[in-house]
Amino acid sequence: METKGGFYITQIKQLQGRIFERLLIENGIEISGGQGRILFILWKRDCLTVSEISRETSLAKNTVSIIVDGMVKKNILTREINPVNRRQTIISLTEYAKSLREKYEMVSQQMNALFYEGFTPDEQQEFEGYLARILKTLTEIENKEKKCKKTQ
Amino acid sequence: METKGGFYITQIKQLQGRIFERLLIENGIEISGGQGRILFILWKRDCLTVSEISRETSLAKNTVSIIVDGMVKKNILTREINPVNRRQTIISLTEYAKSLREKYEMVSQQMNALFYEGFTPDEQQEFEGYLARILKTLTEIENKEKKCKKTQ
DNA sequence: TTAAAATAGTTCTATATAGAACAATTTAAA
DNA sequence: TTTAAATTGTTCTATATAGAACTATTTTAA
Repeated sequence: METKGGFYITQIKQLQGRIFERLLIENGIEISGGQGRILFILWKRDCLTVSEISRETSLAKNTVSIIVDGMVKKNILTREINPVNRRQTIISLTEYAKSLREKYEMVSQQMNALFYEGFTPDEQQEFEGYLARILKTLTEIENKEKKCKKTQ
Repeated sequence: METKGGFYITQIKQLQGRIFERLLIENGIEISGGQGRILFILWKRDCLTVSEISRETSLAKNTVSIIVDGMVKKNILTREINPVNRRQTIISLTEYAKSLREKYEMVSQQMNALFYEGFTPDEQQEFEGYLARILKTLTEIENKEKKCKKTQ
């Protein structure tokens, strides 16, 4: 069977990212895609380590580190060493970041409406169920690979 | 309703990309994700313009231009001006690129198997149907935006 | 209790990605 | 036919992204 799920996913990610960023700018929010993903996680639960953010966003650890850099410079996040475990860096939201949340979520909803145009709620739910399954599979594969690497 | 299709898509794209690249390297194929997407299109139909590749991959035109640059340097593609319409650049596969196809597609199949682990053929088909619908919607949105911009 | 292993982050390097501005060419309109 | 508009690519700049190698800590084991 000729399938192209991966190709579709990449294309959708591309388009979606560009459209969402324009929508954000139109609404006066200067937050890029990568930054938005980190905020999305931190708005749910503040004060996470770099590794936790990496896990939740599926971004590589060093990528998170770099994006956080930029966000600290823009006064969106703060960085501090965890005194209890000094290997860890705790990333927290600034007041400014907290103030962005409501507006950002409104734009997210707009984006969502575009994304799921023509979908019934049931279809949406089913589709997201599939996505969640794939995400789980791929996450497990990557974790397994990491373990193998260590054993070598 | 709280949905997060876009977030899932981005995460899956990330993971999938990393896993696929490792798989390619393990199989001795030195082709990156972005390069693979352009090859995927050109293997189906050779000798396309930059704009056509941009349309088929959903990559921005300038992104295609840059990635093609790298691939020309690596003797994967050739670039030549279309004598009939000298604004256009025709991108073609080299013999080397053609020789990579079979192996690349084998790895793609492996990746596919991982991606769809636990999916029945019907589920796969349904899922890809959803993806195709979303891709269509987003493509239309972006094209509309481009038109609006011109009118301004 | 000290040496080895594991964990957490960062830096370095390279590619991917896109917006804005631009140059070259072709097409449409006056 | 000559000028304005549209099309096609590229360059410039900035951010996103990840692998590899590294430093600093903490944990484990001998």
